[in-house]
Amino acid sequence: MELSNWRSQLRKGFVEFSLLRLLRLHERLYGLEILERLNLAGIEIGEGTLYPLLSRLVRDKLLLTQWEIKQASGHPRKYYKISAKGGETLARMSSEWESLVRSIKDLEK
Amino acid sequence: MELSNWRSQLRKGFVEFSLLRLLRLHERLYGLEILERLNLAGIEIGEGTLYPLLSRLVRDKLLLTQWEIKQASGHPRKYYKISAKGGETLARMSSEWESLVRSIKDLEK
DNA sequence: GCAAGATACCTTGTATAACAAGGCATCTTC
DNA sequence: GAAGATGCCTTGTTATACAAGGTATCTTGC
Repeated sequence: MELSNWRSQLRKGFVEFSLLRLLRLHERLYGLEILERLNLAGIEIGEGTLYPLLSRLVRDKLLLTQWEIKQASGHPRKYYKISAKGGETLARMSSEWESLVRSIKDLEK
Repeated sequence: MELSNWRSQLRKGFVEFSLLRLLRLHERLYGLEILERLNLAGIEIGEGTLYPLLSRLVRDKLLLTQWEIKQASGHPRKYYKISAKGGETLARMSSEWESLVRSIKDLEK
């Protein structure tokens, strides 16, 4: 379906926004945990989308990371946390987002 | 500002969606008229964004066109109109859009 | 102790839309 | 007939979503 391409385009930027919002709501989360929570909210992305995004956000200092090598059980995990700068960016994104949602309604005028 | 890049990404797909919605609300519109109406709704795009988008939508048969060579006054205009296929696509896009808006709220659960 | 599977993170390559900048054609005004 | 307004279009760049595939660590069963 052609719509799948449009869908993928629509999600550019949106996925980043969602991720920041999610991390604002939690003290810290690790990769696959983030994936699961986004999927639960209906934002179905894969690891190939998530990890490059996380890396970029860390590079841009919107997120902070922390390795947890010695798990009680299981593979080591890399935890992510939103930074102060990330919080500010998120606030600006939120207002842009609200603006888009409003625009869709304003078309009808 | 770094946000401007994010903003441009966020708008991918969104601009297309807005344009189809706008054309569903009007019998027919020409290029610069579309531009003006989108801008009024707060969707600020330029011609370099609009015309390639219009061409693509025509190519994909979501829009129909009609040249109006002999204006009462002024430059000839190319009018755009949403097709039946465009209407169906828009309906599916609308439900995807609602889903995204809902997802943002569902993150808080 | 070691093979199989689960968990977790990461990289590479591709496709595509938004955008800036610039160009061209037609019509009006003076 | 020059200047400006109106209108449409093209080219080149950049950045992100995504699929597919890869690597490392830990647990379980035998």
